[in-house]
Amino acid sequence: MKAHPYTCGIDAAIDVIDGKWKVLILWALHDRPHRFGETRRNLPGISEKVLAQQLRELEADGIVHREVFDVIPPKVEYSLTAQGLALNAALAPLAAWGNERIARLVAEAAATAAA
Amino acid sequence: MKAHPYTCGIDAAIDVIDGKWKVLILWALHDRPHRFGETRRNLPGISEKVLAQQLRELEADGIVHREVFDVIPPKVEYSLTAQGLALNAALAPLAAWGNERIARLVAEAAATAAA
DNA sequence: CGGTATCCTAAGGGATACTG
DNA sequence: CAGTATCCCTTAGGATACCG
Repeated sequence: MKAHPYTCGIDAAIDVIDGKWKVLILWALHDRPHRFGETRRNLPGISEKVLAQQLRELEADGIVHREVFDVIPPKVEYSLTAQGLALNAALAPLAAWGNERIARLVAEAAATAAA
Repeated sequence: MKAHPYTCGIDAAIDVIDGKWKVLILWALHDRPHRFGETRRNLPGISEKVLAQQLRELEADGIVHREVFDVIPPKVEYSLTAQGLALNAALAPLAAWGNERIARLVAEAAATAAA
């Protein structure tokens, strides 16, 4: 998190979702709590170090809730806070725009291949 | 731009707005065409190199239109394409979320100061 | 005015190994 | 299982200087 004084809302939002995997983590957690290893498996390519790092940052920013169960073997669950859910919802239009873009790119590629 | 196969729409969208200044550039251009130097002045802290770079990328991604006027002294205008305008609109909810977040942070800081 | 061309560094992440 | 601890490397972006 930056030292605060943001120039605008977008700045503040980007600051929170800045990190290669953060929005994917948000999406991975959006429906129910998930355990660490479970989440890791849902994000092919991410390392343990980085997942832990990004989860801590999201937690510090109030986006993710971390719940530790004192059992053996260890169990930790991550879930979205109300703010996290709201953030996820705010990302929906952007996702929709991205999907349209993908469709456009695919269509263009098909047109090029046909030519 | 990545090699395409995106995992989801968010990925594709982030790919486009990835770059420290891109959303700010989008915002700076949203109402009317702007010239290079004008835009630079509207983005305190950005260097000429980086502004040019990010503008080229946005242009390659079909977000920004670049129009060169063959006059002396040189004149170039940058504006948003239809896609760029749509992208900007898609960012609105995220900006709103960010503004709420800023308000929350400010309120918390005030509460802390009062204590 | 509207850019390139260089050079450089800070830091975000990847790979791997180890631990309570 | 759920993490730390290291080490390393790429790369985005800043500073500066020059060009058509």
